[in-house]
Amino acid sequence: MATIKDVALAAGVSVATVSRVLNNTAPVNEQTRQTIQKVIEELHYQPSMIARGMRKQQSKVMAIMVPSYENPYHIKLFKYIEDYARQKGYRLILVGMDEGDNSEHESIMDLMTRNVDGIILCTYRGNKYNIKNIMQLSKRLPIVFMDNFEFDEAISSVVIDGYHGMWEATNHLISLGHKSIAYIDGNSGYKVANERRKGYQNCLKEHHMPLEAELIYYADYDIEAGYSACRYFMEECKIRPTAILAANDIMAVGAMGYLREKGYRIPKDVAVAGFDDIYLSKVITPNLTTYRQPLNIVAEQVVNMLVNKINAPNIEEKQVVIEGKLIIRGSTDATKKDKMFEVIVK
Amino acid sequence: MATIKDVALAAGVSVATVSRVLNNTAPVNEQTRQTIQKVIEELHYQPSMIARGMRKQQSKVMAIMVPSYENPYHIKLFKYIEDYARQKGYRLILVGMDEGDNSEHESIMDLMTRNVDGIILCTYRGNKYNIKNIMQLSKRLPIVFMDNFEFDEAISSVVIDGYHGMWEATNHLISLGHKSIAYIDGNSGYKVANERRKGYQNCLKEHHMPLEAELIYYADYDIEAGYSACRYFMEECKIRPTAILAANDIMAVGAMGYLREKGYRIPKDVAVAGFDDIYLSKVITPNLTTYRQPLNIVAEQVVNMLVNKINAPNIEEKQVVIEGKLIIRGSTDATKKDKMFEVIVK
DNA sequence: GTGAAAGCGCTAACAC
DNA sequence: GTGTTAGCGCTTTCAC
Repeated sequence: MATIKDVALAAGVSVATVSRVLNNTAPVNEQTRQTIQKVIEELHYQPSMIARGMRKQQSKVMAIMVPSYENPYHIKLFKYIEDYARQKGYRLILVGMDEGDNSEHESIMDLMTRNVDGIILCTYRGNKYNIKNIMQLSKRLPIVFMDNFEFDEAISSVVIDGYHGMWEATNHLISLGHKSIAYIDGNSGYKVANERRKGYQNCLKEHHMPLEAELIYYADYDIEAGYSACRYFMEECKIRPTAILAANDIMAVGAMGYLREKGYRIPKDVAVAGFDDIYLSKVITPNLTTYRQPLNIVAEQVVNMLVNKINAPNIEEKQVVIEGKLIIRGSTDATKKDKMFEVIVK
Repeated sequence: MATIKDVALAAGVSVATVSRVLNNTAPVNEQTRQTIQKVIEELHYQPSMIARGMRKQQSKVMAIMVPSYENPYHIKLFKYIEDYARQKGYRLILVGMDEGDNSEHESIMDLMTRNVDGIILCTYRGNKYNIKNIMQLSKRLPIVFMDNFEFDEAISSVVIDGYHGMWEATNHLISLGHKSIAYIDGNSGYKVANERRKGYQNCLKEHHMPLEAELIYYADYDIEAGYSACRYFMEECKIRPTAILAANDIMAVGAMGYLREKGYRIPKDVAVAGFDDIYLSKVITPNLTTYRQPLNIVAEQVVNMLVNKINAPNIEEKQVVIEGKLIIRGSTDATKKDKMFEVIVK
């Protein structure tokens, strides 16, 4: 790789001048500018981001930390955020947290040694001890949370309106005549999980329906957990539900897997709904009713928030709530036909 | 962040000595070593990988470039490779290529400015012009290919034994009595695609069955392409196939989506099989027959190959072929019941 | 066994 | 409008 020195030498100028045309940081004689440009092209010179980052103490890289790579939702989110971040001049790197117990803390430290400018921490699920550590780190490294832990202090974050989503889904199931609706919750203790559950519970209350503790199962957000939750409802639970609502799509998919294996018909015997609208919801049979998030807006908000925090470390921390939309499909409403693509290419 | 200077100062030694204990690069007095260690702990000092990389001209980072984030296969592969790379002391970054036409070339240039030590280029699908460029780059930056383009020259790569996989799958379908088996091919012109197709074709030949050109549809490896291919077979094709074999799982899933929408029963009316064994194959109904790849071995081979190339740039280029295993499920064999998990947690 | 100093590629004062 | 130089945080000669 050619360096700025090579360019300077070949163009017969100093490195400073080359740097100036590179960064447009001071006026340069049009003649010399052109010579330099030409040399740059000829040498295929590309400034080293590493050296630049070292000098400027910033890398123009941000990281997004997700709980696992298993959930397509996080991958899709990554894609959206990556796209938008690139528009803002940032590269994005993806970091999974599904290994050790303390791994997110280590990962953050590692990212710091690599000079990332900021971090998007997605549905953080660590323990209280770790969160203290992370809050501490966030004083030095800008962090924006997505679907965050319940913090004592205000913290920059964007969350999906889980209350609204689950209220809508529950209301939909009630309007279909369901009397006993089970709920596959996420891990308790998290604000996101709580908000979603509250949407479900309050909707029941508003319709004067009983809240059965038995009909809530605390699971761990993955397919297998959804499967187990569903087995619990259908095999161990006293009240047999006719509808199951899950705190995310892949748990709903797990639940549907159980139901199919045991020969239950969906939605006739049991209706199922999820949350996220991952592409899987249009791949399974029947297609899954779910709450769709406007990921383009989410991405924009998250990235802007982080960029602002990078540029003004003491900026006020605020939380943004984004509303989605209930998408009704065959897993709750038998009149809806499966449809893999909205528009069929002729 | 504390720097090496801070440590040296606090420990009353020179930065050189600190560096020595950091890297074990020369004997250091046990006494001073301990003092330095203690200071490091107290200051929570972490050496800057950026500065280190700049000095040593290597980053201990490698990148994996995948055609898109849509295919769960690539994400799973990423996870395996990331794990193994970490064991070898490397960080991995994920780069998607699904944007511009020339984007892979630009991405590689970008990665070079970030000092990545090597690249894993996965199922590269660019045109001949770009491949020339990339081969050129590979002289300066170690690249290992996965499921590669058909090169004129030898090149380090690991490929899955597509010939074997498709031969097995075809043989399986024939043994079930299918007389007309359609094939959803990948883009032609790629060695991987060709090998897989040959497996299918030669198996037919060996069973003295006709090769119908009409029953091969060239598609683009994504769900939608599988859907379209299937529509072509069922609506436009003169010979109506009773089985469809797809060059990867998500095209098979797309095909199944079409069949379900139109009311065909799988496998009774049409049997379907894929290639990859992504988790989706156990989520759809019926579960998909597919060719499973030993991703742990693949990851090990790819990473080792790249590490070797990084350490010895002029090492001999070689190709490794890895064999997988046909997994028979309900999409071809009606006697197999859907089963989301092999082992149910009690 | 240890320190001083050069240098990796770049940017940003500061001088002219 | 341009050049010289210091320095970002580290490793590595080369002295001592």
